Amino acid sequence: MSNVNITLPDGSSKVYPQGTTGLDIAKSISSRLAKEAIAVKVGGKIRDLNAEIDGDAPVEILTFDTPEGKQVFWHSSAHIMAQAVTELFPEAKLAIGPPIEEGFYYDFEVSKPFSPEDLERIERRMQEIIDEKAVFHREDVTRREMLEKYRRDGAQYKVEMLEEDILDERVSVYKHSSFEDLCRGPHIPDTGVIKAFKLTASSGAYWRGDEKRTMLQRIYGVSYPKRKMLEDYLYRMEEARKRDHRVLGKQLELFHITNDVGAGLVLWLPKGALIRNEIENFWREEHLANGYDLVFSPHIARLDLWNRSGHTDFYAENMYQPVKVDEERFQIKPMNCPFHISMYKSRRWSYRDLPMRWAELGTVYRYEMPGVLHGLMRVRGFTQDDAHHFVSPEGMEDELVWLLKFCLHILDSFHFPDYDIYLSTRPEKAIGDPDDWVKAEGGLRHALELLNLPYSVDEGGGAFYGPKIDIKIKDALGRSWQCSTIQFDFSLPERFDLNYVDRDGQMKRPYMIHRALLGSVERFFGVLIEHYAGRFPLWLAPVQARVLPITDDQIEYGRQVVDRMKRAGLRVDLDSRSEKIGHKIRESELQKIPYMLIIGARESESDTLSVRLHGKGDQGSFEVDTLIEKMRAEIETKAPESQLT
RNA sequence: GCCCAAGUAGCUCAGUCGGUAGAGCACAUCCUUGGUAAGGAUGAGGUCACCGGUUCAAAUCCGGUCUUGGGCUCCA
Repeated sequence: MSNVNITLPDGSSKVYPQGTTGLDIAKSISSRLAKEAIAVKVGGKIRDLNAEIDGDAPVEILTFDTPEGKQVFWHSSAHIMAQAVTELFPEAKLAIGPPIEEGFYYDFEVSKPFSPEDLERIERRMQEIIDEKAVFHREDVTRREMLEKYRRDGAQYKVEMLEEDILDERVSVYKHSSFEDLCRGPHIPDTGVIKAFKLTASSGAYWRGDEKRTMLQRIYGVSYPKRKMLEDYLYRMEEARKRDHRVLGKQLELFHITNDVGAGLVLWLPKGALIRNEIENFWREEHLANGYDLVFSPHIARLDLWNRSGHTDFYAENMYQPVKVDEERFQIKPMNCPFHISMYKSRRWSYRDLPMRWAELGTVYRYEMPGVLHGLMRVRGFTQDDAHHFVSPEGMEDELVWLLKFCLHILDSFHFPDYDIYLSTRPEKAIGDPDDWVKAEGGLRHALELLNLPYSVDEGGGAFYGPKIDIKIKDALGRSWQCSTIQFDFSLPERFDLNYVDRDGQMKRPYMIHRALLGSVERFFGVLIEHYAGRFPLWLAPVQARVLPITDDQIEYGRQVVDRMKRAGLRVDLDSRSEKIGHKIRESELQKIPYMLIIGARESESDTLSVRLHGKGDQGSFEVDTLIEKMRAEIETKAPESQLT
């Protein structure tokens, strides 16, 4: 009888008898660990806690605190939900039920969508299954055997998975209570481990996300090993809702969307417009200081232009119908590139002129399906902070690296803690030689690697004219939105016959880069509102300070202060209503005004202000000029937070 | 586009069994002049999303349209 030699994450090793399981190991370490253990990682592979460990290996006991532990926990929860659903709705066909970032879902084919009352019934049944403390068992079977069984049962989705996705000879089935499901596993030891759960939503979801296939009904849920964790989750959701840009946009009067104007069309109210102007001013300064020229282009162009660019072939589903002007048809623009290309063709260029960088805050209109419109994040009319670089093939790589750095510099000015970078490759509908695509993808990859940026690959996510790098930022509810995009393009220069005169006097074809750094001003603003939770840094705050007189006697002094501060370039107003100071403070706090300047008899006599910072309270009194200087410095440095000490 | 839910005052929301609509906040006027998150009184404010149907009678029941919200590739 041989033993197995186990190495634990802390580096210590121990010898266990043959046939030992993850649970045995956990028990030998501490009873608490044994209680909290969900699964075990053996030599990098996640296994069931009761699986025998058959050789020497590094072993890690997984609890809910680990990402893998959470995934197992939620996956098992999905099985329990599926059991409840199949019992209550015997005709339901099972599709898939994976864990997700926070929680799990399961897709079912049912004759009628689930109602809120159905979810309550399912929850009650799930609780009973959990109370059973039913143990999960694994069984290994042949693929052929399962396929036959599922064919007999008419379990078409399982059949499809076994026919198309899971091609191993042997597959596994997990059973607990009266339920069994094809499953790779592993699973929690028993259903009793789940101490709190909630079904959070139900919705339609296409089988394999394909709108041409059957619509299934999906139920989402979350579950936890401690009741408190569920409470925390629900609290977090509530807090996230408070920083939702749609909620804050209304409260702070930043923007308005109304059906009187049209779905997906944004009205920028004065305060939102002010922030937008600050962002755009910053954007223009940075571009002019970094080798860009700024250009403007019209909103419509002859349809011929869009035929030549390929948009009418490859982008038709996002474009509005052309309008007729005299006998000519004109297309409202979904992109700015054909205009910048037409500008390029306005004269001849030399290699000495390259790289050329032309930027424009260009407003474009795209048809988006009604169901996907979302606040400022997905709209039908938006302004891209667009630019096109015209580059020689030799200069391409340096230009990409330079651009990527510039992009990160712009994003960093808004203090985003993190973002996700994607490299998107050739989509199904694309123009250009596939070999060029491969080369271009290599160029983008190289730039990312040179700058040591971690990224994921989005297969088939590129634009129709070239591959791209996207940077996505998450909103308050954890959904991720593409902001920056850097797109390689070798096709449009070809289509429009662009060229430049090279050193040797020969005509050469330039490459193009399309790029947007903020993405769209609308979406970026939405992300920014949520990022700052409406508490904009001073340089962006629409009202930077509000003067609050304690009695009407200080209104005259208040006017003088406002006037002085305005002349110093600050955005200040006066609350001259005959309300109590507490009331004025409350309203200023709710409006998230960074500086509240309180003036009573003491202040008006000594030319001072009593300063209260939003969210931070009373900061004591300051001379008016001193405060002006401090605020101006804070604006100049674009400080993320007000700090007076 | 598809599935589900919702749409009532500027905002947040009540509105029971079908009997012509209500609160709080905000707003206006007046009183109050108060030192760090809501002082008081009075007033004004509505095509109950829109169109159609059932009914003596519709915010309410039925149908349609529009809009909003959640979701629609994360191999078992």
